[in-house]
Amino acid sequence: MIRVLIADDEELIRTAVVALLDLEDDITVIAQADNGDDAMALAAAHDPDVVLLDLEMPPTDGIYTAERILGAHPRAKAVLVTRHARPGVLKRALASGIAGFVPKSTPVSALATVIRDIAAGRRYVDPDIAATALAADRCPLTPRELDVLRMTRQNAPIQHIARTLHLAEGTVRNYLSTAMTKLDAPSRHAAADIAWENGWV
Amino acid sequence: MIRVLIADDEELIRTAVVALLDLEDDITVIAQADNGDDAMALAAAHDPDVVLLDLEMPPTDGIYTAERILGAHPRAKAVLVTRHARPGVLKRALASGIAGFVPKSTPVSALATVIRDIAAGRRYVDPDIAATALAADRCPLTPRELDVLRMTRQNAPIQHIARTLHLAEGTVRNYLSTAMTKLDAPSRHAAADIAWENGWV
DNA sequence: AAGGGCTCATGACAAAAGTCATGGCGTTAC
DNA sequence: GTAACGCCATGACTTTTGTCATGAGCCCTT
Repeated sequence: MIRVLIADDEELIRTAVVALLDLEDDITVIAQADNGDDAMALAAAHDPDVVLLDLEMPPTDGIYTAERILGAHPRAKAVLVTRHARPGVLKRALASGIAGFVPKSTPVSALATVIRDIAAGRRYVDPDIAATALAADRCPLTPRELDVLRMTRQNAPIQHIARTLHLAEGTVRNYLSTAMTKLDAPSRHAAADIAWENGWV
Repeated sequence: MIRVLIADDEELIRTAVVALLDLEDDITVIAQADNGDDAMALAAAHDPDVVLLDLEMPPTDGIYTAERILGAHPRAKAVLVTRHARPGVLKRALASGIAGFVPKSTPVSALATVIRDIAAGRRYVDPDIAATALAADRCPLTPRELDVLRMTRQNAPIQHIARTLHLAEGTVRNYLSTAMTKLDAPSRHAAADIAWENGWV
């Protein structure tokens, strides 16, 4: 029997998936959570074979949660479920030792199959996501450029970014400018959006 | 028997909900779609009692789809399912004759109950969403201010906004400025975000 | 009919964002 | 060992954004 832990902040999807997975003879959902912190605690308490995590989950995201759980329970396998498949995120996820990566556009029936594969020690990455990730150019931005884009996404004015990163305002403007050029974006906000789409920030 | 049509672009959630609703004795899912256009066509073909629509659905949103379906099938009832409950959206939805409004944080079991209520001619609005909507101040922005904020959300530069709306650039800046003041936002992007959060754009 | 209040619209001015040329510093390549 | 390269950092300059004062037109109230 494959013992599964599910964490997803949307009740509707989580309860539905739990109910359907429980119908499978060889899969049992032993615990569920609606946030990453509870998921970690429940993993410690129940020692699941497979943890199914939503990538977009407040307050800590799915990759971070997975890293923590896998660190404490090396025997467990992690599967990430995501709405938007951002290429860069897949790389970060696989680097963290995550065994499976599926989009929410997967039917539940396929999900059960994936869970069985993962439990058997195999890995599974949705073909579409894999293709996108491979086709995607790797990040052309420097660490500093990523820093300023990350803050730009929260609508921070340049003055604030400069103070936080201990830089001159001109320097911040310069990083934004080079990032905008590299990404062919007409404004820093557009550049930040592009970087996010690609999973670079 | 309550005949239900479901439209949601996320396979995972849609197939799961379909499977679970079908387990109910008095509910049957007669058709499903992953976009608004197909949903309209299927509604015409199957004449459902209740249509369950995701609010966030490309290319046309759930409210628009619901309006079209209700226009063609006045006997049908519509239920909107949403991830983020933006107050203003609820008002628009109810004005369009939508009978139910539930967040994705609803368990599937509750969803079946809501569908029965709706089919019986009652209305249902999630209490949390209703409370937020009632507490929310009504939109302080003028139509023109909404126009420029809407375009700002797509990262359009002021020049482009001005040309599209046939206004002088100074006028556009002025609308943005008043909107920023009203919403107490430090930049037009922040203002646009606030307006979106509230469902005003 | 007059006045108050609102939205729409504009241009002049101030502030922020974006561009450019430049130089230091550490790695790698020859 | 030094030349070439990429990243970090800056200040001076240009362009875009945001603010302010102002006025025309409309609808409602008085």
